[in-house]
Amino acid sequence: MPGLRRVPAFRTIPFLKPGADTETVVLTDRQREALTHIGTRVRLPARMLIYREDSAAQWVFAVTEGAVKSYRELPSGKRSVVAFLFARDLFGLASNGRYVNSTQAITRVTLYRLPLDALAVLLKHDGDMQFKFLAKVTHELRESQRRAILINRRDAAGRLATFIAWMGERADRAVNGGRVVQMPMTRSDIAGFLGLSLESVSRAAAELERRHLVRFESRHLARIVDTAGLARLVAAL
Amino acid sequence: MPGLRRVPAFRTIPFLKPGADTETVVLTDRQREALTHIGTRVRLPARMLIYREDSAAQWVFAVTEGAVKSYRELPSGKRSVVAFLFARDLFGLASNGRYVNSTQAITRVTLYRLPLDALAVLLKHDGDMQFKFLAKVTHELRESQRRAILINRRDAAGRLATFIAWMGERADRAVNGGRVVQMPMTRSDIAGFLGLSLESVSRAAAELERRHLVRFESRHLARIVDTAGLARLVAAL
DNA sequence: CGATGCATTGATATCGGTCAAAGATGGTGG
DNA sequence: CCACCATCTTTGACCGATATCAATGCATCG
Repeated sequence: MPGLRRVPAFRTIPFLKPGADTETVVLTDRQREALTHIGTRVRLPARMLIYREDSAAQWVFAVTEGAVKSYRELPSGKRSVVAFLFARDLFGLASNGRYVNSTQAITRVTLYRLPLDALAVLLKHDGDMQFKFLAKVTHELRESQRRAILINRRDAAGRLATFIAWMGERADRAVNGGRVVQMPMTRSDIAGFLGLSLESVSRAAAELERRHLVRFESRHLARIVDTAGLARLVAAL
Repeated sequence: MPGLRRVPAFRTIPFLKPGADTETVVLTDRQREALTHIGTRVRLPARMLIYREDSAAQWVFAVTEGAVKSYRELPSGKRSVVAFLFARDLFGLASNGRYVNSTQAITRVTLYRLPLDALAVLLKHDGDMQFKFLAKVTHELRESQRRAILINRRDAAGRLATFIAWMGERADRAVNGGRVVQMPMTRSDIAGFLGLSLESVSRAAAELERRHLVRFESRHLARIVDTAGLARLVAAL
């Protein structure tokens, strides 16, 4: 059954915690199979809008490959980025049947799309799987809180350092022990995520390079030069 | 069975949404009864520490009466307030068996204390109640995201205005249609919640008074003078 | 090889943090 | 009942960090 492995496990987001708190939520084969039956694989090109804030929430998505951003448009026209989503992340948070945020593909992505109603039935039926969903959402709540704390009280360089460290943790460790960090999103996206202006992000990046903590080999590829130094900056709340 | 009504319903937190999104999660009588059996009522005086960050998580709490703050101590010695909790709110978020935040009673409080293990058993057994917990946590995740957005990009007065509006929504509407807002926490707590210094909170309060949007009748009691004007300021992201 | 979006760099103004001191408030004990 | 004390709050002065405005530089894709 080659299709089964296409249903991703739901990994919770490690954030500033190397390994210890990875808490991968792994589904049983039966559960994967059940999800395979109700879901569909979808491939989308970069920049594709996946759904818009306030539109009717029909599906929940799981990222198989690529990167997605979840954001809100503010009245001022600015975009506040709520989350970046990568392989194994779930998204499609809704309230009263409407999506809370808009989501857009950053790179070309492969998603697994689950009809909300069928999923609800499945969860009612399978208490164990529901418990895994609960664990997943609970973990994201923790992360959201933690992020809120970290973002607020920091200088720009500290925020960016934290962000890069976070991206480094998420990245495939395969490559160079996590010292090479892919950053598919734009500076503007990062700014929206960190609550800074894009100019500040740019300046912060320059500062991290000047201090020999990180090297930006290209727009979307950073290399962590001084792991300890970066960790120190991140820890210095 | 007089004891039954002492188990609170789990109300999700309305935030900037007057009524529409109240989404009160109501338990059935059977479910209340089940919770009554495993839980204990606890009364605590103001300022009592309920549990400390990183301590072993044994219980989940539901607020019956009073106000609680959930916060984290930062290495710098500052306190970042993650949430204020009032009647019908749940708290006790844990990770790997340890509490994520510290919590402290702001006023004298009455809590309902549920042993985590017994609760887990109950949830596995009662898929419907588990679903209600899932809904609750999901809602809090939304709120946390929304807060993160609002906090980041705002001037001090705008943040405080948003906070007051939020407190006004939570408050018992009984009193004066929500125009009188109880704020049991200190300025310092508010500062920690909004990511400002306590001086800035004080100045922001003065500004809101100067603009005739709010009157502070005492430290812990605000009256919304110009509802429309305040709403405008809140909406002006 | 433009052209368009994205990124960097610079100059300036503003807002909030910090330090400092004085002013309120509420609780306690004499 | 009042005086005192600890804690919380307000107000002021100053400084620094970041947003904003503006211009230039750099790629990526027709």
